[in-house]
Amino acid sequence: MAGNSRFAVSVHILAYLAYRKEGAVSSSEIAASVGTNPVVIRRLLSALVKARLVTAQKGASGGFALASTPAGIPLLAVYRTVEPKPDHGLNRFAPNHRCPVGARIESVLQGIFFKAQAGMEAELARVNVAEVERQLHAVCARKP
Amino acid sequence: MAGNSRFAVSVHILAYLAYRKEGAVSSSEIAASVGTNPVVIRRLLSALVKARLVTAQKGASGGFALASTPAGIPLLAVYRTVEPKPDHGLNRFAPNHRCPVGARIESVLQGIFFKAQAGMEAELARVNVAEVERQLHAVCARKP
DNA sequence: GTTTAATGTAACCAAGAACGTTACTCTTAA
DNA sequence: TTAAGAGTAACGTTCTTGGTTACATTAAAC
Repeated sequence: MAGNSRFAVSVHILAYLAYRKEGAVSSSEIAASVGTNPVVIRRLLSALVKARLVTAQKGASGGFALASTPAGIPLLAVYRTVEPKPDHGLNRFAPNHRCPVGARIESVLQGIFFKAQAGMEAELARVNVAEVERQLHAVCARKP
Repeated sequence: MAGNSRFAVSVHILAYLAYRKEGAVSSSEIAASVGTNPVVIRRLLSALVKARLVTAQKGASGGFALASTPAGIPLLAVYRTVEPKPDHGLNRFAPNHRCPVGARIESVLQGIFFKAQAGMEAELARVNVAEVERQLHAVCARKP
């Protein structure tokens, strides 16, 4: 994952839209739940709309809504939409190609990072927004 | 993973120590292979020594060496040693607890992140430094 | 013993990323 | 026609990262 909160906030947004089922929800209302600025919410929603996970309605009484049922939105799609491509630090890594190790380590690391990333994404593929909603209720039951 | 290159550089270091089998290797020699400053190398090695993955020899003709066979060093141990605890952005995330979603989303996200992290770490547990060394030679064969 | 080469670490700096914020334009329901 | 809201650019602050200098400590070699 990464050092930002984009994915966490995006899942919160989608869970909130699922919770508020009916109608268009404004970025201000979502921002109040997330505890941040409406512009931050709109920035993320801009990406989620482009990825067709959410629909937007401009103008007065406009707002956002899920583009499909909660069960139709896997968290992996959310992750890939809002998270920048993970490079695992390989961008700031420029080994000496005149050294036998330095010349070849990058492609080895790429293979390792690819598998690690795939292992993580496989778990995100197993969860969708409906499951998040279900877990929210389960937490609720544990904190009566 | 994260936005830094600590894990990538650490694997490079260990691969280099495995490649240079005999004797103590100085941080300057490693830095020349990695393409960075010796202090950066020593900072990472300081953590790897504390984790008992590497041994250090102070004084003239001192340096570093693997603490065990390359096969005895899984990359997961390296990852856990040099990488700060991944929080997946949950530190900068302070939802409104007066909202039913905001009050419960954090614990749901923690569960999701834990599984995603475990999926990634499971892949890192399958690789050790000996395997990295083997793959370095395989890359060599492909680039004769 | 003295010298020399090395680790160990603190301190500082520059570059970049992340996020909040302000300030707009554009759109549309009422 | 107005008011509410999306869309987006621009900017500042804070934090992280990695490079760099500097210096104390250690130990082999002579």
